Amino acid sequence: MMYSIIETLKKNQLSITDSRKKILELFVRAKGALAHADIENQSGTEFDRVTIYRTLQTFVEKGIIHTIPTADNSVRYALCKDACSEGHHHDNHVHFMCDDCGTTYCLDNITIPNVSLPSGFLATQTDVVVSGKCGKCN
Amino acid sequence: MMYSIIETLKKNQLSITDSRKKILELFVRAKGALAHADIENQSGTEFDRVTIYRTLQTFVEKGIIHTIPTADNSVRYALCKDACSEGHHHDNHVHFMCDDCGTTYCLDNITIPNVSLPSGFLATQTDVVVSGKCGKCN
DNA sequence: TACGCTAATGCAACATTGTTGCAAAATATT
DNA sequence: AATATTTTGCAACAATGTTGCATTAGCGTA
Repeated sequence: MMYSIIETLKKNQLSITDSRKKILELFVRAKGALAHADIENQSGTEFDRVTIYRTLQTFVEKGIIHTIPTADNSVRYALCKDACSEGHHHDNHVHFMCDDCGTTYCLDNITIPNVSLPSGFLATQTDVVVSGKCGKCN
Repeated sequence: MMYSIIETLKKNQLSITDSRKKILELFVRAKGALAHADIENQSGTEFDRVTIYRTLQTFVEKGIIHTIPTADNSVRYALCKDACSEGHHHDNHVHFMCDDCGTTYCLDNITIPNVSLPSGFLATQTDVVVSGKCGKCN
């Protein structure tokens, strides 16, 4: 399956800039999720810290990437599947964080089990974060 | 059911200090989870910021409170049930965060459903965070 | 292709959050 | 009550995130 960076940006009515191209490319290449710091390191001094913040924010708003709640409360981002559209994320998959190598995976094939809530409670979003050892480290 | 603050501290071999008593009391009284900022506000200028950080850290280590991973990646803490012992938390319950009032609940009665992982993956901890509207706001 | 308009970037300054070392104070031990 | 041990508060620092504004780059149009 192909992922066209330019196409993705155009589809979301974003102007094609160096930083957006480069940062989106990092996500396409990365197997796991990226933290802000990862991006800052991998892009060198090419972009300002502020630009990275704003780019990530824009991508999240447009549904290009989504944030991942982690057990250690660090912020991480990962590419959304095509099904995600602006303002409406469909990332109902399980996230896995390896205690050893720190890699965060989106387990796209594993859907979130249904959680029955007390009466009166209404769920709009369910996040499941599993931590442990991944395939490589086990 | 009674919760003795002094007893809890003694049981965990912690010396009884003003800050520990006061902060633990906040947790006992609070129905939901507390963020660092909540504690800082509710305790006024009584304690130093650093003391609060260190106290929370100590409580987590001793298994008196546990952290809650939230969808917005803010750090929150809540009291552990008696079953929690030092270094080993048994907080395998679902956490619920209300989008309206912001209250975070520990749904102690709802256990975490089993998640089947890809082969090679080994889970040590599973966190489930549901967000939506709670009983009061619905 | 050049022009002007709009949007994005970089910079500076600032706010918030969290960490560390060390002297002073409070707690525990005898 | 005296001493040993812990905990606290302060100061300084590091990391993370935000905002305003001038400059620059991308885009549509002629």
